[in-house]
Amino acid sequence: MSAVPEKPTLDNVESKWIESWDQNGTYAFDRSATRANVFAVDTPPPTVSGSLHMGHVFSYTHTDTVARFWRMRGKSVFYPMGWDDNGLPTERRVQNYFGVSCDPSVAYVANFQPPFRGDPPKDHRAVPVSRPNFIELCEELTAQDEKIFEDLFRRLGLSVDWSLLYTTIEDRSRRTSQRAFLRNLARNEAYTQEAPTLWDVDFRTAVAQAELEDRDRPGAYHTLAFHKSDGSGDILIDTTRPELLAACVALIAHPDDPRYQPMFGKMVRTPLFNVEVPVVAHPLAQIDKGTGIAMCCTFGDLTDVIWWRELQLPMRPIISRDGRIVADAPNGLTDVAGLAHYATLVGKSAKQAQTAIAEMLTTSGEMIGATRPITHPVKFYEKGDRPLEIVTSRQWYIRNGGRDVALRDALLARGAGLAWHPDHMRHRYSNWVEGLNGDWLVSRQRWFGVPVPVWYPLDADGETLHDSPLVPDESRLPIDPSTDAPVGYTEDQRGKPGGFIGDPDVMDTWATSSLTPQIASRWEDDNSVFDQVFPFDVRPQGHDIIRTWLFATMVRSHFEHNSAPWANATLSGWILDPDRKKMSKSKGNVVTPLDLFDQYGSDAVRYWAVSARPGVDTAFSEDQMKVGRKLATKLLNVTKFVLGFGDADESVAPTEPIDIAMLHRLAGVVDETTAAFEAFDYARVLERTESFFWWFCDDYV
RNA sequence: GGGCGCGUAGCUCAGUUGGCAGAGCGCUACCAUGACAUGGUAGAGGUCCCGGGUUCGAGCCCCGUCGCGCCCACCA
Repeated sequence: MSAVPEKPTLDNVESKWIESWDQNGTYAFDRSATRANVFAVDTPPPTVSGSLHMGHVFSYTHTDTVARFWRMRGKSVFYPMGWDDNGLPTERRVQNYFGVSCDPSVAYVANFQPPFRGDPPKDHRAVPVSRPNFIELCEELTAQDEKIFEDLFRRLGLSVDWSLLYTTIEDRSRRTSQRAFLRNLARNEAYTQEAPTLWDVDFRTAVAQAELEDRDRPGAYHTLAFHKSDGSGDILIDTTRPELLAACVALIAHPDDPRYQPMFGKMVRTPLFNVEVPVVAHPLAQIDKGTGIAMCCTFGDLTDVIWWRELQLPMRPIISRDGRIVADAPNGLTDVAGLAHYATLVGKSAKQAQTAIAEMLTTSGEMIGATRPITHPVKFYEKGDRPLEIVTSRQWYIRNGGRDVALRDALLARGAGLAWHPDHMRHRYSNWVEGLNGDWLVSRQRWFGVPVPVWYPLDADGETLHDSPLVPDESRLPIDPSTDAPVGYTEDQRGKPGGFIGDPDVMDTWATSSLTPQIASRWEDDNSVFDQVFPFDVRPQGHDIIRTWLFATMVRSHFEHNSAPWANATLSGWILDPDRKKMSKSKGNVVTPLDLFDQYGSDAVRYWAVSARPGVDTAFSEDQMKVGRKLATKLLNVTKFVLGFGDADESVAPTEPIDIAMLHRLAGVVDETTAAFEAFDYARVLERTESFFWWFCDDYV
């Protein structure tokens, strides 16, 4: 029994096994297995924009225990890893790390050296670099980060087949992403449209409904006097955004509101700008809010968009894509004094413009009384710092049921057909799908992402023909329309009348990560793998991204394969700090996983992770890790003691009642834990096994 | 406003067709040489949030209240 250590110790056990697993291909996926004998995991690719934290350690351990279980059951386990390195988080990290910013108008510099590698001083002004240089820096930094990620996950002991590793920016992922998009386009599941969309003025990109969050912000009601055109007096409206006054296109009240019914169809003049706008009725106006009549601007909020569309109001945008008041006064503003007022606002941010216009309104006597401070929810991009504006722009959309009841019902049925663990998470999905108010906006005005793979012809006048995009053959993918030319054109026709231009946008990160099953399984690149694993057995992920990642993956699979992408979804909980608050970097209470591995050992950290029931938010507890370490030591010691009796004669059936009783009890534990693992309840498995182990040590041994 | 989860020992939590209230940590006392002191033995500690109902019997099922948390909607 050379396996019995002389002095039981946990020292070096991790490095020894990491090396052994790697050399022996212990976790290599068996390419000869049939689908029936495969267990496939759609592993979440962590975002490469910083570091892995305890939340990753926690949830990835859960999945690993399930993967190991199925491997023990004889399945060939398809357990890939991926790095989600395309997209905004990486861009932001690259800007902060190297002290640069992307400027597509700058020329490429070979062998460019960034001003800093880590921690630029606070007063450093970002150096503008070309898009290709910026992407090189993205690739350099993500490669560094990914090495650190891989080391950490290996140290944690994940039984991943590292030969299946993918990144979401690599050629194969871009090819998969573009292929899926082109097929959506060919089937009319993707379309382009010029429309008002929510817009982040700092990132200067459109954002999707799924990426919004509300934040409570201080605001103030300003009461403004509009003047009836027939000279019979004023109408007072309350607004929190007086800076949009020049963008006002109508006043709107509820059709049943007797106070304003006499005014419907009549005209009023705006304060300061003296622009004539109609008073109209619409049921979305709330009788009990403010003065009961609202000003509709293009655009202050999503209700304005609805009013503008349904009441066919004119467009008078005054907010530019960088969030400042545009230079050109809107249509209809012709009054000399009004133009003078407008000129003082040009170039100001929304906030500055609000202050300025409030002063002007006070001076003109058209603001009634003092402002009344309120706190109200304002829409933000979840990664953004300033409120979203609404600007009109051309964007790409993928249908998701937000504007189509039949499709929505089909996607609801897909969700209902999934096995959710824990089961109540299914409500998050149906709740979200039922509340969709538009299609999925997938284009982003950014750089480090998968390009929208189309070009547009230019007519004889150089106008872009958006409705007849030129698409590449799938065999050419991946392409970059900003450097590749469409078939039938040459590069020197780019931007010329009668020539072509490339679509300038990239796709949202989710538009690529929604294809992780297809990427990991080499869909269309090697369909023998795809056929072996699809639909996958399980998608493990956080419950906070049901509306994004899970739903988007469902949409793509529904369209492409007429199938759900997996049979099960497991949703992990959050790690809470001991004060029951969600752990966050800003609170400075994040513990690094490596420190804990060093202090307690990977197994002890895994023990803590597995003690939490599926889907339950769990307190971070070093005490549990101490317990785990003691348990591991005890396991070694009892093993040494038992094996010290020498080899058992396996041909002899046990006859002692105490042995038979122990084996009987063990068989019961095996049955129960098998059932628990089949239901993804690793925590029950641990509890039952540990409980048996203590009984085994205390009473049997 | 709509949806979901949670509330059990000081702490973190189990409690699986309703059947003697549990574990770990912490606390108290004792135990020192042959698997294990990273351990062992013993012990204290409970209004199972509250109110009502069903039942022979409720931590568990039903109705309601309160508290905590999350998701969505609400932006004049």
